Amino acid sequence: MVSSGPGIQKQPLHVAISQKLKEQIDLGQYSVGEQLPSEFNLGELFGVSRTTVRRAIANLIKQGIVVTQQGKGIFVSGRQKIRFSLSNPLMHFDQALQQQGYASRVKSLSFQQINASTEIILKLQLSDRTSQVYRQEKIIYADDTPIALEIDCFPAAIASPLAEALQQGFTYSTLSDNNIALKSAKVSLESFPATYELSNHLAAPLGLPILVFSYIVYGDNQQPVVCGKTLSRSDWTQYVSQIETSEAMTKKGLPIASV
Amino acid sequence: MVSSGPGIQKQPLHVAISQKLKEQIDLGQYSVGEQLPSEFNLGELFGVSRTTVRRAIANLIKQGIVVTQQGKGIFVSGRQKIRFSLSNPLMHFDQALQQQGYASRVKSLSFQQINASTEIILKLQLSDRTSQVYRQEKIIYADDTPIALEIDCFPAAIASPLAEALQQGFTYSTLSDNNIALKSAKVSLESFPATYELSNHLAAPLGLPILVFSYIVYGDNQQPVVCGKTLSRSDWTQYVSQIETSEAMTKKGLPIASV
DNA sequence: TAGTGGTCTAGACCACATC
DNA sequence: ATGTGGTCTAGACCACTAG
Repeated sequence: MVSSGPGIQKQPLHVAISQKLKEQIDLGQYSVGEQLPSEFNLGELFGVSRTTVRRAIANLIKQGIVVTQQGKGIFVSGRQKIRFSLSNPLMHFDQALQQQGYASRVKSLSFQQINASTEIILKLQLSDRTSQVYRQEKIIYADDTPIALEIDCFPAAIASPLAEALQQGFTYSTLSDNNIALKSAKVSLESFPATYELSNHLAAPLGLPILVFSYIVYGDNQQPVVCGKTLSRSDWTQYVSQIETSEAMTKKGLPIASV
Repeated sequence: MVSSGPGIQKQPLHVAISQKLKEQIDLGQYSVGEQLPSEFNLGELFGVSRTTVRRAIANLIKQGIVVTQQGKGIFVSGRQKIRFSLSNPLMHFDQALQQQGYASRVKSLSFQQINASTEIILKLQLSDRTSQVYRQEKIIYADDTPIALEIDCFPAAIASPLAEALQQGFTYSTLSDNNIALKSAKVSLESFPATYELSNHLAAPLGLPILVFSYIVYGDNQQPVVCGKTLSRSDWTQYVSQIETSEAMTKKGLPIASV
């Protein structure tokens, strides 16, 4: 049997079991890659039902501590987060992955010309007459593991001549390599739980926190060249930045724009 | 009874029910603040067990679409995210909240002098002899709703004379107001599912995606004045930034430091 | 075929809110 | 006292993996 222990604040059984298992893993009683007892056996070990064991395991999965494989078992997952920079230079995912020792590649899910929504028209500053844009969805891999889904929209003038390259490579690098300047960007970072569809794309559990990096990137003359977002597994990714404050601004504050 | 529908990819029942409920809410069949049928009644409506209804509701809760209150019911939750800027000026939470129409305040959970861990010594660049630091935990409220937990560590020389003010006000504003310059910062953003303890502090469901804003802030002469992190509810908060790329840097890339 | 995780059910008991 | 959500149980059936 398992209890929440003396002096500890009252907490659900499945939380106590999560912590117990986490401790055992941290102490090395189960090492990286090793298989844990089956859900049924864990239930016997802790004296709880399989349902409760499953809730405990779900907690650990969402923390990235273990992974499950249907038909095989539960395994300890050792992993470090991949860091992406928000400072200069603008987010080159492939560079960041390479620097940190991962093989990187993309798989294009779709690439097609569509009618721009009003939101896209606004973001890309399109005139109404040229409201055709290219929309792309692709998966970003690090060492054969899908870590992010990227969704981009390009003005037709940008994407049309680069259709081939954009489907095979990373967005920013492809644009840079084809002499399209990336001067500035408005970006935002937020998080939401993985939907069912996204959890399939990223081989992630439903509800896993997903980091959303949204951006509008501007080229010469403040002209938007791409807008979109990168949805990445929060257990694999982290964004870092260096901030310099200018004296004048710190006093009065600035309006905060949306992206 | 409920089915996943024709032509739709096979998906669990509770996901289908989540979507069904979300559609009904989006269509206005349940408006903001309105109470949904009870779990038991929803089970009858959809022809599924209460357990399955609960999983469906859990999905909606983590998306911030509904909130539950024990003993009362399930309610539709309309809400917009609060935006915080990563650009200049350095993240003044209180300014951002005020600008966006929220009443802001903090509640100090703890404020005490402790021995710095090696990690803190490194981050605050302390000499071994002066390894005493002040550690503070406080909750940040927007309109009486707890939206973030902030954990800070200060060098003793900084925090000692400001003990009172730091416990009552926002960190950055308190430092600024007391003539401590904030020149630059190394920051990172990541996300993880709410632990049980954190879910209590923030009145959030277990596993809700939490945004983690970590920082080391430097004053004059690159001297660290505070390090810590702000753990905020992802359904309430969003970070935005403006990036300017310098031509020289975009070509070669820069090493990516951790924080 | 046997063992594993994935989904779902029916029902119990509890804590909390309301009348 | 009643109705609500929160937790837990015992057991069923399925899909996947492996020998």
